[in-house]
Amino acid sequence: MTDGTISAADIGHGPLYKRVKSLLTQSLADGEWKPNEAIPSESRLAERFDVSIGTVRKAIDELTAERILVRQQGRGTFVAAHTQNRFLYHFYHVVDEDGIKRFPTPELLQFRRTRAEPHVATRLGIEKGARVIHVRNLLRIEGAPVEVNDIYLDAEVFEGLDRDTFSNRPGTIYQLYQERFRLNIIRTMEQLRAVAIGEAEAPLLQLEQNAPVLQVARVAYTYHSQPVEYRCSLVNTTHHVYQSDQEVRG
Amino acid sequence: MTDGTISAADIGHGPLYKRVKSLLTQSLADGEWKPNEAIPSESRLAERFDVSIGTVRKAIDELTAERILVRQQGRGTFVAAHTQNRFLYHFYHVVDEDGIKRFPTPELLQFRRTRAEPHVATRLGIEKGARVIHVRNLLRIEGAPVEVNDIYLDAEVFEGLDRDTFSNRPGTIYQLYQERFRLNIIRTMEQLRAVAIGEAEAPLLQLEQNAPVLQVARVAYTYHSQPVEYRCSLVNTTHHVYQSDQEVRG
DNA sequence: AAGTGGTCTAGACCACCAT
DNA sequence: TGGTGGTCTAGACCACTTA
Repeated sequence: MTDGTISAADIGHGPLYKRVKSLLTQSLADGEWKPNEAIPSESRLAERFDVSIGTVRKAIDELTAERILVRQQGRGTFVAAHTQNRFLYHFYHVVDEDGIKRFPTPELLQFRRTRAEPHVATRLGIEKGARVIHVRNLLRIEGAPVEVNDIYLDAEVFEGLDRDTFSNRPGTIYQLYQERFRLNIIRTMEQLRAVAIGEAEAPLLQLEQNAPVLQVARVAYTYHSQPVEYRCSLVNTTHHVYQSDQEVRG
Repeated sequence: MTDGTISAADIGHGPLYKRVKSLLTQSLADGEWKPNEAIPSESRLAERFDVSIGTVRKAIDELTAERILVRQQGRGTFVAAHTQNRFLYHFYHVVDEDGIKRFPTPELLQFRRTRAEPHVATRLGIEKGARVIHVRNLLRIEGAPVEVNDIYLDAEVFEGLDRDTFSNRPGTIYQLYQERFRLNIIRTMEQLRAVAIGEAEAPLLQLEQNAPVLQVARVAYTYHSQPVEYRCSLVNTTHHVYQSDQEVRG
């Protein structure tokens, strides 16, 4: 290294393309390129990291497979942004009985600041009793209420978030996280069980008390598997189902 | 083409590697290479299809991403076979409250031949009233009954399958499909809802009648998205959850 | 026309496994 | 030691977008 460039070969270990990938991920986490922006072209990145273009391509291949980047032939490679369609496709699994996925309309029921109970703290990776924001939403599909969700956010991370921002937003919640707080959700983990609905929630979903509903506990992660949101939902599966596909590609 | 080789360039359209991929998939579907067998080396396949080794690699890359093939450095590339671990990892989503996945022990409750009801026929892509095999199993985890499942199979496809074969098998059900019927399950689609358990099933899961249980309706597919099995399960989620991960790679 | 990603090739070398 | 997959390179050409 006699010139001023940073070579990917100089740092870390393992395959070169993995090192390039982690340099790219780091730049993304640092906000060097923002959602919907193009990253530099493959040839520029090859120069910057002092590797061949094929090696850059292999790193980008993996990042696109993880849906962190999106390629567009002739235009460039872009940082994946949360759109309604992306949300629907990757993070929303409720479909109606015909198998059709429709975009739900949210209604803000509650916005408050509180302290993290143990199960919330565990999932968010914060201290028990730490300040959190709790939001409750009702989701309707074609007018019918199908889901209540309770969202928990680390108040330190989401400093300044208020009720108005939440209720008057144009797109999805993950778009809000991205645009206001630079937190790009790239992965979720969900745990499902069947429970009897309580008296507080039953009327919201127009169900009898103790009716069976699907409980979905979701943790959403950003880069480096850092938890960002914990969400616990109750879904009325009388006329809707939760759909899960395994290995669809090809 | 003056010699006797078959060139991938001679048939179909689109990228070469996609054509190579579909030639490979066809050979797999035809049973040219059986589960656990090695397919020819990349250089041999390159000769056979008259393409460069890089093009073969790209085709195999996609097939390994879909978990249809498995590479082993220094040994070769193998047709993915169903093993207990693969089943656990890709097709079984029930974990206990600590998040630990344990292998369930099946007990055969019923094995009978019947006619396909409409919802079964639809999912299996066969005629209503066609002959089907219906199997009911009880799954226990560490002794506790957690899941009842009703499996429906096209009797024409599973010609000769009998109760004994089903109950005295060593591995998973998908291993049985693979070894006896050459049907390799490579993809599943599941639909989940919460339902009240009926009086017939409640005692099996040691629950009160009308207790909420998770209903999982799964269709399992082989190559070319051909449906092979329809399975409807009821899961006691009192001490277990259904876990779903999105985008884990990297 | 210039720039981007997409495909395909050919060859080198490495890491790993069997013998 | 020879064969396998794994990585990396360099270059050619194609398809698509933008100006």
